[in-house]
Formats: sequence, structure tokens, C-alpha cells
Amino acid sequence: MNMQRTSGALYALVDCNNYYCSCERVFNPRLEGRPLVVLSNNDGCAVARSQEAKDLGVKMGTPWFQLQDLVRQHRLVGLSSNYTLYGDMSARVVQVLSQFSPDYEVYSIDESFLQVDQMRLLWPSFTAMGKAIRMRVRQWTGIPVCVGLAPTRTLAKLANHIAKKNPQFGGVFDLTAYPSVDLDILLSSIDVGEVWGVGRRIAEKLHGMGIHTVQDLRRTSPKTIRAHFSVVMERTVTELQGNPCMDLEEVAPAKKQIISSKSFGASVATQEELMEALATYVSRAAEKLRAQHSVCGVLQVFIHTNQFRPDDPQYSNAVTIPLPYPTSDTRKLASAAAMGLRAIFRNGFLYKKCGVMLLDISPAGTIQRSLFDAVEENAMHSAAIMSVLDGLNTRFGRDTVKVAAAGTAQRWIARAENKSQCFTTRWTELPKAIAN
DNA sequence: TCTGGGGTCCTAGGACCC
DNA sequence: TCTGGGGTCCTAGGACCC
Repeated sequence: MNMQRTSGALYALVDCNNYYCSCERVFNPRLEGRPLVVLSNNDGCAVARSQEAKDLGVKMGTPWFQLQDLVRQHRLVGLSSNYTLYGDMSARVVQVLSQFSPDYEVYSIDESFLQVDQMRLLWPSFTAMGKAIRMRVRQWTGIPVCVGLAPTRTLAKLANHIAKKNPQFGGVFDLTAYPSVDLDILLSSIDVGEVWGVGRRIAEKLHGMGIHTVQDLRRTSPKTIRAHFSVVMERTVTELQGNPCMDLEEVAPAKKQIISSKSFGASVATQEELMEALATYVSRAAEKLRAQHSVCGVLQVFIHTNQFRPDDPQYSNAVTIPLPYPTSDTRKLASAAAMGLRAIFRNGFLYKKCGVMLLDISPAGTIQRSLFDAVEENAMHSAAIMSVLDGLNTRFGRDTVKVAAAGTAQRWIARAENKSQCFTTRWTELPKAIAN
């Protein structure tokens, strides 16, 4: 298959190497060369590993207590995570990357896609550009990165993987500049599980179908894949074949759900303790919600006992609470969450985790908010609300009008019902509807 | 009470990513 | 003793409406 590019898109995926560990090393150069892991909350397990730690066989997610032998034998270092630092460093890296192309997408804290085909004339080759990216990011931020170049994002991820695993490429791999015969050989040596979008389960199923390597998958028709998997996999194969079907999202879209939760260092048993933790999570989630200028219409509270202790009595539950109207007000969210916790809390268990999830998120709209706030805060005395309700009452009969919530915030409706008829409309269209 | 197709909305759960 | 915290998308199935 030919990946030589004649025209069209070219993506560069810039991925920071061992990101959290690299950040720590920028501020503590003595960690250079030593096996290093960054630990999760409560120093529970390894969430990032330096190359030296990977070479020692430390797997992602390994509990810290299982690594103590390596600490003694190889002076493995474990550091508590510092997400503020990683966030700040990430912004600096993106700042540097933005100088190379105006079209970029921050995909995660340590990865960005750049659309670079417009930059063709500025560089002798895209490999040269990739090397310049590496060097500048390293010089200006201290963070080492690898660069993968390809006509689709899925292939760019793959190219980046190749750049990381094969030192002879010097940290930059341009898939379009590589002879296609050699590429076939190279891709035949990579397990299909390395493809972006192919996780453990799907890899197993593909193996069962005789598709073992990236090359195998690339040679399979998307339609065949569609017959066995979802459209997501179909797109993945299409992209592997060099046909882009994912667009660059330059502006990070607003979050559709916001989760705030944490495991406790020590299990807790009482409702008061959970309540206290929950209050913190709600306030953190509400901050995120307001930061993206959204409101949420539904809130979910969940609690879990320690699943790693099968001998303890196990209990987990969650409750979903529709809010009376969409809001980002911490107090309103907190009181709904407290109500939810009271509903699902059971005595006699040791709880290890709890959290809150904000759902049904929509942009904060001034009209919606002012109407509903008026209903609540002015206790129905607002002239505007009253006239709307009067109109509905006249049409459908007294005492049949209710304000109801349904579904997403965009569909917040006024609902009037009696035995024989039901009338619903959006708030914004109410005056018009009544006039008719 | 039974008959029936088509559409939307919602939820739960699975799979993936970092 | 000690086991992360976020997110996304898709699908299936049920409720409900016309």
C-alpha cells in the first residue's frame, strides 16, 4: 500500500516522552538517569514511569507497595503527583508548538496534533521540521518529545509510536517519506493492539479473526470490520489506509460531563465523613462547570466499598438526581448531592470511594436562567412568569399548569396538562405559543 | 382488548483513551 | 497495610408517543 503523499492533509502528532516523569526532572535534574515513577492519589500506584522504570519492568498502574523490591535493589524513586506542575508545563509546550502551525489541537495533557501541510515550503522536509520541533521544545521547556507525521491522525499516532520505539529515527518518523515496501515490513512487526482505538478486548477479537499485526488490519476492508465491530473501528481502519475521517478540533469543546471523585487513603464508615468529602468534590466540579460557562441539569452521586477486599462486605450504589432547573450554583448542587447521598448510604460498610458526576451539561443561557431563577427566588411573583402561567391557565384550565423539566436543558419546557390534553413548549417560544 | 409500525428519548453498560 | 481520576463514543433495549 502506498503512503506517498501527493496532496492533502498531513498531521504531526507531538507526544511528550514519559511526561510526568520528565516534568519532575526539569525541576530536579538529580532524578536524571534514575528509575522513577509518579504515583497516583494517596501514593497508591504508578501512573507514570521513566524509561529506566519501564526497562525494569514496572507496569502502568502497579501498586507502589509491590515495587518495594525495586526500590531496594535499583533505587527506584516514587514521587507524589503534582498536577498543577504538569498542567503549567503542558501550556508551555503548547505555546512552543503553536509557533510551528496555527492549526493545532491539544489532545491531552502531553499530546498535540498539528496540521502541517501548509508549512511545506518552510522546511527542506517534514522530518527536518519534526527535528526542529523536538529541539525547540527541549530547549525552551526541558521536555523531550517525539514526533510522528502521517496523512491521518490514526497513522500519526502510529508514526509517533514508531519514532518512540526505534531510536535510529532520532525521535521523528515521517510515514510518508518512508519507502512503502519497508513500511509494509515495519507494520508487519507491530501488534494490532498498538493501533489507536484498539484496546485489549478488540485486539483479542481481531487475533481470533487472524488479524495479528497493524499490516494485517490495514489490509482488511473497513466493511468487513464494520460487520464485526462498531463504526468507530471502521473509521480506524479507513484512517489506517490513509483516508482521513477525523477532523482536527481546534477549540476544545466544552465538557459533556464532569466527574470529581477520589479514593480515600483510609476507608470511612459514617455518612458524615462521606458527606464532608462529597462537599469538596461538588465544589470542585461546580468550579469546572462555571469555568466553561455551563450549567448542568442532572447530578449523580456514587459510593463504593473497597473492591480489592473481596472478604469485606461489598456495597456500591449510585443515584441520579434531575435538578429542578439547570444550574452551576455550588449550594444548589451540594444540597442535591447531599440528598442523593442520604438516599444511597447504608450503615455497616467501609467506604473506599465516593464522587459526584455532573451531567446534562449545556451552555449557561441568560434567558433560561433568569426565568427559572425568577420562579424560585421571587416565589412566582414575577410579572413575566405570571403572565405566562396565566396564559396557560386560561387555555388549559386552572391548576393544570406545571413547570416541568424533561431531558436536556435545551428542552426545558413548560408543561400544561389535564385529562385530555397535554401541551409542551420551550420557554423561549412560550409567548408565541400562547398567542396562538 | 387487541392489533402494529415508526420514531424519539433515555438509560445502562461496554469499550476505548490518557 | 498499601490498588488513580478523569474523559469520550457507541449500542441495545425499554418507555412512550402518534
